[in-house]
Amino acid sequence: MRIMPSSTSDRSRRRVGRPRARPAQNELPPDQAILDAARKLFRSRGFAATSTRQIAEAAGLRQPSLFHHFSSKTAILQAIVDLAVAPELAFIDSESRRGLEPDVALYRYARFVYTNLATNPNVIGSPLQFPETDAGDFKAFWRAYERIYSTLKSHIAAGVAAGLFDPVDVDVAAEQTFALLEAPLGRPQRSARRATPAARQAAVLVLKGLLKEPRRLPGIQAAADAD
Amino acid sequence: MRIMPSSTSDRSRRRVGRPRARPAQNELPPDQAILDAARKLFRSRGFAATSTRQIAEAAGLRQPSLFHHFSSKTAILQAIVDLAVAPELAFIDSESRRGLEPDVALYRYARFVYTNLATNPNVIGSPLQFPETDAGDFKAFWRAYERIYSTLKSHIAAGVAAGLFDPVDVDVAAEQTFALLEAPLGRPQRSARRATPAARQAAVLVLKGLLKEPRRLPGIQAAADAD
DNA sequence: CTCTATTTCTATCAGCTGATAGAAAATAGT
DNA sequence: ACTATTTTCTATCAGCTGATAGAAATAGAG
Repeated sequence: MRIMPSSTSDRSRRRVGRPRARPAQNELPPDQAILDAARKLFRSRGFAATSTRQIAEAAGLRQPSLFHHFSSKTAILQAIVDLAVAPELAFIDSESRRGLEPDVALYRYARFVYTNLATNPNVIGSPLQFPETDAGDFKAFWRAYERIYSTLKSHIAAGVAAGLFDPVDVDVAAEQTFALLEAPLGRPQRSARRATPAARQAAVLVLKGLLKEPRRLPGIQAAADAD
Repeated sequence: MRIMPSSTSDRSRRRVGRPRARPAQNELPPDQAILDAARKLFRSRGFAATSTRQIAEAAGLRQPSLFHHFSSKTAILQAIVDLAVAPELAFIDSESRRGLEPDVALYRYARFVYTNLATNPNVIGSPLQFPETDAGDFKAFWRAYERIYSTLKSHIAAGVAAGLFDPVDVDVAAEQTFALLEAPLGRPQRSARRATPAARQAAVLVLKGLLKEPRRLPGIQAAADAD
């Protein structure tokens, strides 16, 4: 994939290059405007059903101009999905250095992932239902996704092994828990304001569903909030 | 939408009409073969990314011949999604005449819906992520979907009102529970053999997560199985 | 054997798709 | 003032899309 110019955060100055046919009402750098437009369209119509002309119009330029910023339509999708998983990867990295108990770790994980899926504009749907991410360009994304998913599985497995959770089938429980956390997908993006209590409720549902002794939940919540 | 010939269940007899260019190795009636092929392609590649030529090839005939059985590509999708929700509608109808307690009703609902989504080949993905179902032809489908969803919501609301469940936000709980039950989507279709214990585990997770007194679960399961 | 109905075929179409080529129009550096 | 660089434009393309028109090839009824 070719190297593309990076967005300069320089704003309000008249930009280099030929002016647009219809001047931008949006002061975002062009590549950001394109990602912004593409996100919304991919989310509402899907990738395959969105044309580059639709993206260009929403971004305020002509269709061939897209290809000055992204080498292909697929490259736009790739940029978006990479941004979608980035916060979760960072979270997992920072959590791994904490050494939390499985129940507390799972509570924090559930709350964070749900919130990211509800509020991160780059989240455009379940990757499992984006078949166009098969291509080789998405290997890094899939590695990230796999890491996020296996982190959930290991939290559940650790909780079961420690006797904190019911002796469930770990693979099935991870699948179902992850699906629950993906509830915000398909729904319109939420404000952080509304997402927070819903994320807490999701984490509670998951923990209560798995815990051998649900009375321990308040203690887990306290430990999760303590920092 | 035009009226299309219905599938005769007459088999093994040589069929009326011009023979195929490449004779069928599949003894299904043509419309069933088309639906069969389309289901698999829609599930793996999505609707927009699947061409009528791909469907035709998989079904064993030429692309224009599809339109003798279905008036449009969209009509194929419509037939599939209608078949996807039919079992759930029938279940809801039969359950409504039972007058079960909210907790038992929710357990049975969760188990059934999960199983249908895991085993019904007509389930090709979350309708929320099939933007092409916006069109007017899908009104009946969306009415059905709405009914299925609101049934879940009323089970949860009734349980909360009766003091059986925690005082959760009903809308949020319904959203999250429904997402959990949609876990089988995106994953390859499961055999009934494997789906049954997973469905039970999903129902347990939901009930334990909501119940004020999780110890009541075995009693609920017994009542749900009694018939 | 002829007529009709049915099913599938071949041939074809207009419209849209993602992408390329190369000119045009601006700024920045000297 | 000139040149280089950047960004966007217009013009265009080959390929695929869903769909239509009309001929061809079968079975069945009389």
